[in-house]
Amino acid sequence: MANISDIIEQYIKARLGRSNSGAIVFRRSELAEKFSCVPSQINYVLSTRFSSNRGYIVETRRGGGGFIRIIRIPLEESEDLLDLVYEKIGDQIGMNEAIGLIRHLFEEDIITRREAHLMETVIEVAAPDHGHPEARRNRAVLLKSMLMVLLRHKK
Amino acid sequence: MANISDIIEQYIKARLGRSNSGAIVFRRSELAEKFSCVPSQINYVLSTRFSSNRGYIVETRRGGGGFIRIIRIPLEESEDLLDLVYEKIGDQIGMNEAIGLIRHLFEEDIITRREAHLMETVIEVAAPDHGHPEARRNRAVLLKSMLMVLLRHKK
DNA sequence: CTTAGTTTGACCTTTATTGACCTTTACTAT
DNA sequence: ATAGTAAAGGTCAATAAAGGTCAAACTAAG
Repeated sequence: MANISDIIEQYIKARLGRSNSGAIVFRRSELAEKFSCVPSQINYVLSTRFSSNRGYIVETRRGGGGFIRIIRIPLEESEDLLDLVYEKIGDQIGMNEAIGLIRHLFEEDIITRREAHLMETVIEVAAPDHGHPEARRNRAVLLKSMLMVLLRHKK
Repeated sequence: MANISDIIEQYIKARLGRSNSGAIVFRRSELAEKFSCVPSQINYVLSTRFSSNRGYIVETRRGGGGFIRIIRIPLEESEDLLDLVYEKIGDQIGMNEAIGLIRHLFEEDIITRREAHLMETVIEVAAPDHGHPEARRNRAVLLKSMLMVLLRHKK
């Protein structure tokens, strides 16, 4: 909410949205200055919100003329998508990762909002988080079954 | 009947009523302070009065800038439909009846084809037919949770 | 007297912020 | 070419700032 990390996240996403190329470049120190925070705060935001898991690539360069470049990688709708997602899930997956993946697919417009809600609910009801490795495996099986249906049948 | 939980419930509902977005956000600690109770009392109210069964979604975030967000899910289809379907399911349901119900909702154009496939798959994977009464009950819980989402969210 | 619902508090987990110290790269003056 | 220095960005651990959990104690209705 009123935390700086969220504000920086929004700022970066807004800039990415305005960019035609889907990429932006800036200096870490400038951004830190703009939001009156320490430079390492920027790294925190990058690692928690712009991970490759969430569909971004971050490139940086140190030294004089250094910079940070953030590139948004659109999830293309293709045959590979199912493989990609399957690989990401593997034979077990945590609650947060599962929810994160579902949200990502929704943001990329590959599944509808109702489908996303439906899947989240199913996972919470049928494979709740009890820390048991059993639950992680069940969750993976369930999620893969569901995505098999959705990614194979055109919207 | 003037217990704190009821008062907090009313307060939250009043705020939800005033909100045009149908959602409100607050800090757990602030609310607790406002009603002079321990913070965990808020969790109690949320879990007993704002469950998804009652048509709410509660999202939270811990850590700095943490918050609790409550969203009221408007009923899209008629309330009767939800009641009807709930009654039909009851505390337990067989495989064939469950599949039949799902198909019926699809034919009535209340859920999409993808949603129907998705639900069938979920039921087959998470509550397969083994003749155990346990399975019949799990299936009912799962199916009701799923329909709660779909019958409450606009297509 | 029993049961369901409520209230409390001790302890836990997650997320964010900050700062000291480290590494890499570019530029400049020998 | 090269050493030195300035100008970036990177890492990591300590601390702060939330919210979550769970069980014990309490209360009210039957």
